[in-house]
Amino acid sequence: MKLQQLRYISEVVNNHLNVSATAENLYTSQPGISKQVRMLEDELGIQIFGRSGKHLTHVTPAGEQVINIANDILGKVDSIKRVAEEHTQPDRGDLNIATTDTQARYALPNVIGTFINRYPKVNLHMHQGTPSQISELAARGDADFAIATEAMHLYHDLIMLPCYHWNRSIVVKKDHPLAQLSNVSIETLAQYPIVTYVFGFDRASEIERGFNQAGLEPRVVFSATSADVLKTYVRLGLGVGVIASMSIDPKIDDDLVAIDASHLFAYSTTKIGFRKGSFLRGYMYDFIEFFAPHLTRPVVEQAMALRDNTLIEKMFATTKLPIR
Amino acid sequence: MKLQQLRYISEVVNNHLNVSATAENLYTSQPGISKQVRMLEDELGIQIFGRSGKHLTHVTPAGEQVINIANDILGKVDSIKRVAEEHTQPDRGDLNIATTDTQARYALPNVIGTFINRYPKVNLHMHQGTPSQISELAARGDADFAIATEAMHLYHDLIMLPCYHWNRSIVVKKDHPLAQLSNVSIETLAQYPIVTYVFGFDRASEIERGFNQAGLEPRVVFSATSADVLKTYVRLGLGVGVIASMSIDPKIDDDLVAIDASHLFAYSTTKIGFRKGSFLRGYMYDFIEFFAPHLTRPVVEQAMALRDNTLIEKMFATTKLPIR
DNA sequence: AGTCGTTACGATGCCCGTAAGGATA
DNA sequence: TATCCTTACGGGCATCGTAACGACT
Repeated sequence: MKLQQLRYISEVVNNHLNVSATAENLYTSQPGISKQVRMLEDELGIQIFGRSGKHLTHVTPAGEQVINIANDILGKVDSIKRVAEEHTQPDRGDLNIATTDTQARYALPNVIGTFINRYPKVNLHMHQGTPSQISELAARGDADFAIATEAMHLYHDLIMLPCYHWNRSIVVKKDHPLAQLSNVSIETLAQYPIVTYVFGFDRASEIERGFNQAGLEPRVVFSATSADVLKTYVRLGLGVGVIASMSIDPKIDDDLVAIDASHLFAYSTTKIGFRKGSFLRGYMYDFIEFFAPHLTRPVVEQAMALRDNTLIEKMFATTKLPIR
Repeated sequence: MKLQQLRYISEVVNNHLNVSATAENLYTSQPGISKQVRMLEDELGIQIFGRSGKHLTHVTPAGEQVINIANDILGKVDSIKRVAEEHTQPDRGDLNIATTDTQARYALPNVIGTFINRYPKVNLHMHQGTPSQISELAARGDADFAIATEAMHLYHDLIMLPCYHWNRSIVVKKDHPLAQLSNVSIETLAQYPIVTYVFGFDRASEIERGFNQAGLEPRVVFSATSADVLKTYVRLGLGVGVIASMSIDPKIDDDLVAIDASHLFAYSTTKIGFRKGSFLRGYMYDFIEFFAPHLTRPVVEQAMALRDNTLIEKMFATTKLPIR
């Protein structure tokens, strides 16, 4: 058994069982992968992939287990490399952050400013995507951190730590009827077409629930992943915006009116996550702490030891998180 | 980085930094290991081993971390092999049990009888040793299970599951003064020379504590690791035996008198343990259940998920264990 | 002086890449 | 028909083992 063989089977799965595509991504030849996969299967005496003729069709049950362990191993191989880097060049390295547009645009800039100031030699890479893409990036090790709010069920392979709570605001143009009200009821809001996040980003959670609890159904006429896009369409008069309060910039958005909606929708919690069992560089601990000051290194290490998000939630049950 | 390189550094540590000895154990040449170790160090850019001239003297701090992760990886490589074997030959394989003489002699025979009857094709290997040897065998993966009572602090890398409680008995020859008493006090017992387990086996825990709580100090004139040896010396009149109640066989020991001592010494708990993160074969789950019927596969899997012996103790806090 | 790790060197064997073959959708 | 995996073959390279060297205890 060789590490490359494990890498190959893992990547073949990541490439939807397409060996040719895998070969291209790994900058190697396709027969090489094919042969190594077969050799591993021969050595283990089991099929990892099911085949119909010469096409890989599915992963066998045994293959599933093998691949899970292989991914653990590959993660730990990365950890070894990180340990070495930590000792050779403590303030140098890469930091890959996967997050949503909203976080990248409104929550992170200050943090990143502080970070690159402290660690100018660390290369920072931001990956934007849907919650499921974010989860996958982090789970595969392509991203060091996942920062996200929704769809926590996607993050089984990750340690997720709560960072802060945030609420939503209603956003309308200044000449909109709602602009006069300081306190909007859910029933009033339901009378207007809604402009908010796409399903899976924020909808299907607190927004949906807020309406449903009042027996109402929001009429979402437009949805997008980024607050900037949403605000643009609010400006076009397409509807009433329901967006994260932090994504309203008083300077830029002075043509809009924001009405706090924390009484209509329960707060959400943004979390930062990383792969279970992965070694974190010193600057990674610092990044976490810059982002969420209560997550000091000892706290993070304690949570890592729990290894289970249910237990971690309990650990932070009594922690007072900031509200943004 | 190659798996062999990780194997090499791990084994070099296991062989007390003696590369020559490591080479012999691995049936390979000594320069081969030396070179691979160096190549790994070069690739990582760090020293794993400290050297004085050409001798390996110690493990560097970075090396310590690397070796820990390497051991995790090697354990998971074993897991992959086991997964494969589980699918190719479910009722065939090896079972290595590390335990103390007492367990091997009195607690295990029936269990093993049941087991080899159910799994005749599984090769069983028993390893006897001190608690610390047992812990090491299991932690290195040389043994699948550690079965032991004492020195739980040694078992940090293992998942330890409670199996049963047991008490001690006082054992004397029939003509001994104590043989007449049905209820012996700790003060009475303290007047006689004691024959019991060596330090670290059972002493230094409940026996020591039982005396100390009464402000007494036992006078241990002879100690050994096995109850059989202890009984032999009780027969020689060397002293009063204090041994595990289960190690008294009414048939064989009809020349001795056993007096229950559960009121003098708190019960002890025998546990079965295995490496964290290791894949268990189907027959291994069955072995555990044969040994401790309450440890069914779902229960064991639940405990494995906790990964922490403190949490596991809580999990079993309310479980009623058998007393032997 | 003996044990031990490093260096040097030669041979085996593995892995990779190109090219051709055959099956599936 | 186009895509895709497998087989076949040849070149390069890494690994391993033997032998000699140098260093520490």
